[in-house]
Amino acid sequence: MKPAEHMVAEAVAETPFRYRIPRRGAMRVPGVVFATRRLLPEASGDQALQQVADVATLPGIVTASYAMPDVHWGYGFPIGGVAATDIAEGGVVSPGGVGFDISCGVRLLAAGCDRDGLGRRLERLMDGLGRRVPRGAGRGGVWHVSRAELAEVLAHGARYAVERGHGVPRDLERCEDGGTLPGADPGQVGERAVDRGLGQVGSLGSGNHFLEVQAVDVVHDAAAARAMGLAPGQVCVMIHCGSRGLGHQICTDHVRAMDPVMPRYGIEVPDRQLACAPVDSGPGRAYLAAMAAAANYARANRQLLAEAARRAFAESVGCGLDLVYDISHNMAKLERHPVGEDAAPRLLCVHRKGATRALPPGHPDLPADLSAVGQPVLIPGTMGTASYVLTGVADGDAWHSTCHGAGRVRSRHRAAREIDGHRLRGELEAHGVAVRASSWRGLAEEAPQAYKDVDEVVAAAEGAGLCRKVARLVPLGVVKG
DNA sequence: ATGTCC
Repeated sequence: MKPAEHMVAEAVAETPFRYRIPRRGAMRVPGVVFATRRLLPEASGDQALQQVADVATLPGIVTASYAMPDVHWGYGFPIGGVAATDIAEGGVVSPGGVGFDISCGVRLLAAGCDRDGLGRRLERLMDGLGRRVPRGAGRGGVWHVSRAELAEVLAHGARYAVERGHGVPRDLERCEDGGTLPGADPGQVGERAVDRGLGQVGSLGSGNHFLEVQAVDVVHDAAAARAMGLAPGQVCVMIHCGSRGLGHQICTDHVRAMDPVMPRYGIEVPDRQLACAPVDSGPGRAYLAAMAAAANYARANRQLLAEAARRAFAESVGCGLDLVYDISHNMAKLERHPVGEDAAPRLLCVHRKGATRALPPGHPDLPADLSAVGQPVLIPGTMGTASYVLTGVADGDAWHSTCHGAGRVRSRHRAAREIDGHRLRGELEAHGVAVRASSWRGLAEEAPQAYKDVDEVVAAAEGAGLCRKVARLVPLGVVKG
């Protein structure tokens, strides 16, 4: 198979919310980008569309290489990319299709108070959260585990954290996969990854990760919001973080393992960052077992941070926090879906990188009390702007996936050069958003000006028929990594 | 995203 390096990817409008990159060269399927003209990456400055085309060359890919409205350039795969491969047809798994921050995701908790009831206690609450939430690059976590305990975290995720008293059993009903992604093998996690993971359980990290105190600003779907436990004006906590240095090291290790053995499986890719192996192969199975372990680590991480937030709320506000949902947006999952004209579902490896699973109403994996409304889809906005709760729809495209956030449009470097962190903090505080940051540069890198407009991204995702809006949330205070 | 280069 000839690499696709000479192609220039061009997107052709099919509808106002759907663009097509026609199949050519080594592409096995077309590219499909769900976006408006305005949200489409510029072919000149951003390689994201070429990356959508490159992903379409992967062995076993079915139907299309998809991109969500927040798509932008990433490592190998675009961020905002969705690709499914047919395992029985030699379909591959690619670490670049998951990303370095394996199982980066979002957890939303609903507080037993509303924004008016919070009032002047917000500053005291933010101080408590600022003390209790470890954050910043390289920083340690709230739960220091032994090697034996870490192996349990890797195997059982949030379920193990709850068994050890860090949370309540109901939390697990509101986690993707009940808090434990099956198939994790701590034995496939390298020593270095283990060393990095030991001290970071219960820590935010840096970049666009945050813990925000938010309030429900608009309810778009009253019945769905009610079923999720959300009401107008209600205070919420949103936690956005991932698998820290452990997931990063696992990605690095498995890309290195796959890169030299691709010829053994007859695989040629147009970009080395698309290193991959058949799901049904030694390196493929090893990666998926390690990836699942990192996914469990990320869930336990968010579980511990939720407990830290509960203590801060109990202390400063005197109210509880109920888990609404916990969902990842950087994962590869084995799922059964009908493909093309065939009615019989096929077992697929669905890569979602900067894309969120969006199960429709009635799906068997949903908890009983959410079955009628569908899976909560949690969309973290850019710092200081809105976030969203969405839900899956019955005829959802792209293997029931939607967007994951705003999507970066200005590089970290450029944002840090052009924006002053001190001044940005002043602007946020002037808009009524309390800020507890870890570094001025980090704050500047995550300025709203560096991202697409999350309202526009969500409107495009809904317009494209990928999801429905349930509620819009606005920040009252942000604890920033 | 990331002990922002082993």
